[in-house]
Amino acid sequence: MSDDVGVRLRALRELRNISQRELARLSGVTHSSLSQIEQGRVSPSVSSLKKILDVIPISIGDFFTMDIERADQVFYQYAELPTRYSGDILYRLVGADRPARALSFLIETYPPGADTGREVAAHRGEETGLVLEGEIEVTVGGRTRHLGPMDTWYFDTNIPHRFRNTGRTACRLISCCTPAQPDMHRSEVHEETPPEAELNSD
DNA sequence: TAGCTAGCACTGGTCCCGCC
DNA sequence: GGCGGGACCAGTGCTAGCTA
Repeated sequence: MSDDVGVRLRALRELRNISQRELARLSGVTHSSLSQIEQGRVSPSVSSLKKILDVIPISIGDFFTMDIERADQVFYQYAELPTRYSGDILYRLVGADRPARALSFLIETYPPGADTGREVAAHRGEETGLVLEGEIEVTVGGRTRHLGPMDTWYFDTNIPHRFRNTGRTACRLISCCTPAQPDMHRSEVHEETPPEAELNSD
């Protein structure tokens, strides 16, 4: 078990290109502890492990379930991207098998009328994106803009924001936000069967 | 319940090695 | 030689288990 924790921790740390001492400084755990954990000499306490994983950042659950062997996957075919639904909105996450990723890159599809809701939870970070097809109404803070193909946005995600398809056709867009969210970056995302609006425009 | 003991995580310091 | 990164070691503190 301790060996496994050490191997996983080292893999994550090297993935982030952080030295033991840097990770120790950021997490508040000593560098010797990190060294011993990575070598499997000790099994870290939950509190210590959490402090370390908070820096990476990754949840303890993801830490123990991540697939280290696949962590170096570079290319993803569209069809293999996992899908999630939040209401009517379809999300496909690139690099879902990389729990330690530094950002979330999503391909999103909004059927007509789809809406993230008035109160999209604001979180610290940045988001940018591009409309591929269709139109989307984007509200950031008090500003609202209708965006079409090849239009883009960029905002601090601690500002309340909302995406709404007020058009008659599905809108497909790509978005990228930091830091990476545990799953998706919009709220209430789930894997249930999609509402009829499943946009098989794929 | 209190005292003792062993085990373990954790810390601080230090050493070794490679690189510039 | 200085610096950074990783590993090692001795000591400390906490906790669980055992015994009276």
